[in-house]
Amino acid sequence: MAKKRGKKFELIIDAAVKVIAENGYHNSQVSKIAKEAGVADGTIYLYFKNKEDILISLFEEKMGSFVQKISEQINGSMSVEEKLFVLIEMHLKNLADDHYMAIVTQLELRQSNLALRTRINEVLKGYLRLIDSILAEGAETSYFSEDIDIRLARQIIFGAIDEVVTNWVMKDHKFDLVSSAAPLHRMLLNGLKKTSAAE
Amino acid sequence: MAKKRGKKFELIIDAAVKVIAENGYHNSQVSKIAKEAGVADGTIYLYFKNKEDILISLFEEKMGSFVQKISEQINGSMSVEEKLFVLIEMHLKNLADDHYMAIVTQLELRQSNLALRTRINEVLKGYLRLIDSILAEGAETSYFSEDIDIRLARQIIFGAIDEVVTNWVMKDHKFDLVSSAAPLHRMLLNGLKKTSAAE
Amino acid sequence: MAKKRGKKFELIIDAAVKVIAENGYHNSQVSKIAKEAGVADGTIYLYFKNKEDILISLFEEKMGSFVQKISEQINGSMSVEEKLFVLIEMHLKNLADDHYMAIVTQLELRQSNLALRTRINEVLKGYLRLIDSILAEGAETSYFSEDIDIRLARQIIFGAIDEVVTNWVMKDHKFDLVSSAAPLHRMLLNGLKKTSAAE
Amino acid sequence: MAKKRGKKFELIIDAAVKVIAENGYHNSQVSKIAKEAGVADGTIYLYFKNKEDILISLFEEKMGSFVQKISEQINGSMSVEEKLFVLIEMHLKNLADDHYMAIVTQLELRQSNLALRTRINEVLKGYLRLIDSILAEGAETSYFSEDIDIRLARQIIFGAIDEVVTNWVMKDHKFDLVSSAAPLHRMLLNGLKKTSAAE
DNA sequence: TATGAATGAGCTTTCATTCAT
DNA sequence: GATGAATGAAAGCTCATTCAT
Repeated sequence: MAKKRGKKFELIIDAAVKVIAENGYHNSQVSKIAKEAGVADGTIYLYFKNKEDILISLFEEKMGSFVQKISEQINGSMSVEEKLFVLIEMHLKNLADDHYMAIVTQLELRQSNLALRTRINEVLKGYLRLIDSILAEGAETSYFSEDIDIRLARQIIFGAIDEVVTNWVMKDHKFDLVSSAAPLHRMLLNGLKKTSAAE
Repeated sequence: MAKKRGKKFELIIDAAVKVIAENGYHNSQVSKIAKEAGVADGTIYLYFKNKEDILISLFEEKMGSFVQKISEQINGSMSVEEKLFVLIEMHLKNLADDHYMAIVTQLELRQSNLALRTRINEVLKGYLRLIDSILAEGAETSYFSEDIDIRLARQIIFGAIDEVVTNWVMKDHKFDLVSSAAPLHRMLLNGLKKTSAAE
Repeated sequence: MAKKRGKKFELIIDAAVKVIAENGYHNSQVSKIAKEAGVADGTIYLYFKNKEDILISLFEEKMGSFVQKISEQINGSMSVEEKLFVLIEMHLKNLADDHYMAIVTQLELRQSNLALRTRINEVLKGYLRLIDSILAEGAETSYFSEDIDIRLARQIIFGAIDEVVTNWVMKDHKFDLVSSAAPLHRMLLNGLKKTSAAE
Repeated sequence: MAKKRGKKFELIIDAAVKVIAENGYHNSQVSKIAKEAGVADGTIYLYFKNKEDILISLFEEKMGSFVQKISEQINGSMSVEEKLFVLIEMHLKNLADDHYMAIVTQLELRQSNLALRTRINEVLKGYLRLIDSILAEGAETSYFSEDIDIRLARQIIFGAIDEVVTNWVMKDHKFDLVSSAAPLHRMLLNGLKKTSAAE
């Protein structure tokens, strides 16, 4: 079962994103997703093991291309500073471009149980490693201090970006998300404190 | 209804924290909470409007004292830098001291629907305003640059701390949470970048 | 228990009529009746065995005075025809004068279970016997044909009046109920058919 | 939903009549009806919107055929007198032939709330209009006096028949119901009073 | 007498999943 | 592969009644 990659596989994934974004996770019945996808309820189970598997697959599918897109944009010849900027900007841009997906990742996906969230974290790891690699390069090249705690720094970066996106979603996408990339980047790199030797 | 502040009110709140932390929100039936609290199922409804109201009340109750505790620790004569440190350390310490509550706030409370999350944010506002006031003081006293975006800075601070706590919870409280206060504080203030005029 | 005839006994009965008429039988909780009566929930059980007993008592109380009132109006010197008219008119008048009670007897009291309805019928018997006595007198005095089936005749009379009242209640007491007494009386006595020797 | 007219639809309706007649409306749980019908609880909800809808559908289903049967029996060439007799006799016969249904219509269906009873009245209208048409014909042909109050006359006829049936049901179907048709017919047409010019 | 906090049994409805066609 | 009718377990909430004060 779960013979992936049919045309219907994509159809169901996209239907799930739309239905969950519009109705909320707990009001997104399998039958509703099936109807939106234009397939029978039973058909869902030819492509997915169970309802939870739709969520996982959805996240894997979308997050996979997300990480790939960012990786492609980060050119080896860029400075660490530039790389971090591209990562932040792409992160914001990707979600700003897909309101449905933003709602799903920032709000609805977090309503799942611990088991599911553990699997989601598994998917996230690829992205977090990308951040780690930038941080490691910065440490090696002494752009960051050598004794930087990479795990903590990554949590700060990810937590900060994530919080900004969640606020944007909670505020109904009212403000322009991508324009936060620059100040976010600056504050993460230089901190909140005014530096004597100005930037 | 919701005749708050009985002895049973506290009893039920505490039982709910324990049951939800151990079983997850969606596997915490009202009857399970009632049993843990040592009251009848129906008694729950003398103190809470419905199941969701237990969650809200639980958060208001615990978060209220949380904000108060931190406020009390932040002495007017402290520097902005010190105030921020106290806030971060207290935030971490409060949750490190109550593993059950940490699980509930970082994981289970986020499984609620939009309506509930909106109310939770309402409760959070008190805490966010506390952060804002520190940031404003820093901007006024030129400890931070005057044109700092307070909203964004607050999101970075809160997002970073929150992410650190969530990681700690997801890792089963394996590492010492409070010891992250200092590096977290340093990085938020000074940023990731090595400063020429070393710290 | 059920130590009748306290001041509170009446208070509770009257509250029950009002609450049931306004909220419907199935939405008339004991606590609601208690509140309307201005007593504690538990007090109800000092005067009534259980909720059903309130209903029975209510009906006995009101129906008792109902039968008595009509009996008093029916003077021994009246003709059978006059007696029947008084009975019909009083029946209609009594209910027309107490909209709450009309709703309760015509609609809400019938929502009770078989056991309760059997007891209600017991109370009704006094009234039905009154009809029977008029019919018997009519048969004896040859005002009615001697072989009249009294049981059937009584059912027709009661059924007809009852249906008229129920229609009036269902139509929100829109038309004047008492003015139906005369045609009702005429049709019951003379039938629907036009008589050759006109009346 | 409410995808009527399946084989199961009939199955559930019939089970409901039996279960409600035997246990009373308020002791007829959906699960009990499902079990009697030999279907799963959930299946009920594929054919009926909710429990109340079973009652409505049950009445519409049975009452629909009831009105139709009587209409078919009433031949255009019959006299008004004959038509009324057929109506009364069929009314009694239909219920005498189905004790379960008689219990449900005379007792249990009346335990419903105002909203439900209003819908039941809607279904009843077809039957009441049939009575009205007979009365109107009688008035036109001067069989009845021209100034007869049709609404009132209809209430008398329906109320009388209904009361007779209810008494029969309350007395556990002890006596023969259909044999009441003739005297009922006679008394409704000629009234209770002995007519000088005998019939 | 009177109170009212506490009890806990009881029931409708939803919805993920299955499986005969 | 595709369907969708059928399943049945599961749980939040109400409310008549009790009883310690």
